[in-house]
Amino acid sequence: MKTTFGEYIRLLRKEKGLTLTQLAAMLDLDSANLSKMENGKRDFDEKRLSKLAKIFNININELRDEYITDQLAKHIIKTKCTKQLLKVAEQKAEYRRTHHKSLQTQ
Amino acid sequence: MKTTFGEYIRLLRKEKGLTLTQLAAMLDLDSANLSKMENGKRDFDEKRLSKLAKIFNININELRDEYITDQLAKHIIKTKCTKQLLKVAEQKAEYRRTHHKSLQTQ
DNA sequence: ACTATTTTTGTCAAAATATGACAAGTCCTA
DNA sequence: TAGGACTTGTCATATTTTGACAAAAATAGT
Repeated sequence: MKTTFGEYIRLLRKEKGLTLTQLAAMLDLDSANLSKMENGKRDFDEKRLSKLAKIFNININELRDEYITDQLAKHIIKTKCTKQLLKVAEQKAEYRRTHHKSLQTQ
Repeated sequence: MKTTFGEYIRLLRKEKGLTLTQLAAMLDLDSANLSKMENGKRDFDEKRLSKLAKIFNININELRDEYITDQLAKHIIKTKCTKQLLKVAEQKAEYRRTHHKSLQTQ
């Protein structure tokens, strides 16, 4: 999956022959905002992932994976993080996880 | 570097024998808030990175690398992103970079 | 070309979140 | 036990995100 999460939603929507307005209604969302989400101008809201999974009969975990990798990719691009630095970040994350620092309040 | 960015600052500060109050003043910051930052209870503000670099005579790019890998590590932990998914995210980022999607408004 | 429908864009108030500031607390250490 | 160093809690303000609506632009059907 190389598309953005927004493009992915659009793909699913078109496959099912739904309009923005129709899908937006199912997601309890304004169609204008769903349009922005599909076009990457706004974030899709994580809290609507399960609804989305049900509508398109997709495994929620796979959908969530699509979502978090999309978010992370955005973060990587925004910070101009190189592969090498990404490795460092990964190491830091792993280190902190095993040292239970992930439970810190923040 | 396996420590958090906050712990890193604390390390630098101690090395130089500065108190929270002293360093906070140099950074134009409340000492209580700097304490929270060192303890990972608040984010260090990116806009103060260059000041920090000057104070401790550190290369700004290296410091920034420390910072963004810390931020990314936090993101990885928060989303429970596995190594495998991190690879996917990396691929997505690379794909979008080469396709100039990084310039999208968002 | 005309009309209806779909999609996009812009804007704005309200909700959510982050930041700066200060008070009061604890913890050292002499 | 006094003083300095550090931590914690709170709150008003600032910033960012979200939901909503209007209106413009694009698309399709006739």
